[in-house]
Amino acid sequence: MTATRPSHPRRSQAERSAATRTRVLDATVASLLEKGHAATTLAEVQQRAGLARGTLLHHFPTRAALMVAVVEEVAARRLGVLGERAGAEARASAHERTGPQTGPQTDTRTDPRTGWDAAVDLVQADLADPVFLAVLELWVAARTDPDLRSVLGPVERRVFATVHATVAGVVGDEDPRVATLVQFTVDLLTGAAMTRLVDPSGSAQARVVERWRRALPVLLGRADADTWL
Amino acid sequence: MTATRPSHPRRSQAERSAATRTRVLDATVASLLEKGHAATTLAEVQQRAGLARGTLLHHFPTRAALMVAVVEEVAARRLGVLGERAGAEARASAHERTGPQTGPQTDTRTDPRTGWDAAVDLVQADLADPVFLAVLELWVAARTDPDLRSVLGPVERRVFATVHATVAGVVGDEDPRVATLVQFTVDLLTGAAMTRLVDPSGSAQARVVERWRRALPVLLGRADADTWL
DNA sequence: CAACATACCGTCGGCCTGGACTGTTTGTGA
DNA sequence: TCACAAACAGTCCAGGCCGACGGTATGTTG
Repeated sequence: MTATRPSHPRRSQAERSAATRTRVLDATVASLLEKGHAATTLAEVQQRAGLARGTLLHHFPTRAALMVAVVEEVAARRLGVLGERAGAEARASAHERTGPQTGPQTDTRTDPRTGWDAAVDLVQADLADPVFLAVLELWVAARTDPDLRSVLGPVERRVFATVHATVAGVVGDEDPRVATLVQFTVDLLTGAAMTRLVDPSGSAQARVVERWRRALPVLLGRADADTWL
Repeated sequence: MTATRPSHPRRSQAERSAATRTRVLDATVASLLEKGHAATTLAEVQQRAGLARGTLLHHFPTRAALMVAVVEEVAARRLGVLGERAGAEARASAHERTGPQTGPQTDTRTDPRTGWDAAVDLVQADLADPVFLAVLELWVAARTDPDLRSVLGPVERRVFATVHATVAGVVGDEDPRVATLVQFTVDLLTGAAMTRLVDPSGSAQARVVERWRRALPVLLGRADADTWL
């Protein structure tokens, strides 16, 4: 049988289906970013994905189903990227500074580079990613949309838990203060990220993050309260 | 002429106009809270305000104009309440604890009550107010709505500046670390407030705020890093 | 090869939205 | 007292949205 003819790369149904599915989800996230949740209509998504209307509703029978799928997809991506970055960080710290791969802005002259620096980078990288804005759209929409709400609650709780566990793994969790400090860091950077909605330049945001990075050792008792500013 | 007949409390045009205007704005904020920005239609607002359709469009010729007015109105209210609370706090601290008026949850047994406790209360009261959720709707909507964006940017910058100045006034601004710590507090509590979108109970939120309250003295050098948790 | 299942496509109707329009009542100035 | 302005009210229309439906092409199974 001429099943696997290389000249004609006829994909199987499963492959085709998965491909268009991801195309739809990518298009939806992009629309969420550019147009927001309310303006992310089926027509908009269909046009971006380059599909026909019926195709869209074949994969996702309703708009709500599409949004639910986006929530799960985005959460999975975020956690995947997070784990990837954490793994890279773990390998880098295992090699104990073989080379300045990540290269933060300024050479940290006092301390080589604590696990907390990596932790802050980890959280900040997640929140600075444009996809966070898409997540924000979904959060706010979920507040008044029961369908979204019912699925977004559990998903985001899992995300939070995984983020905490991952970050705690980077800094080491023997200290009882770690959990609270991770929470501080996540909340503080989240709040700072909100500033981007009002001030898109993000200059104030960067300054706050940098100062928080220097304040953390004080709360751990590794630095004096007079030195962090 | 029967102009000022007390039995018929006929309000002047200016009074009537102002009254319906605030009714419309109140109804819009309420709808923003319950239904969100996208579902806050003219019909919804009209129905809540108990007015005819034409009346609404007489005061606010377009939906965008209505939202702009809401942005300014809500900002003014927030700042008004903030100043009021700050004034009450200043008077209370001037009387130097004549009575436990505000009465926070637990008796702060170590320290009587620092200015920072009041500052945290001030920020937290603002963010815990339901109207913050309405503001959040407008923030997120403004990200993809140029009309809203152009007016919300300057307004919120003014709000930020006023909040910082007010809070700094409560704690005293001789210490150079005050500005940064106020920023930390605002951002941290803002991020914690975001958690309510996912976990409406807000239990985690309260815990974080309480711990931040105890962490602040450490960053000011007034407490040891081992004592705050 | 035949029959079926599934991916893909285009069109239609019902619904709701925002804004324009005309008409009515009430206050104010000449 | 009269004339004008402004608050208030009801109706209409174009446009966009979602979801249902019937139809076609492609892959899979017996």
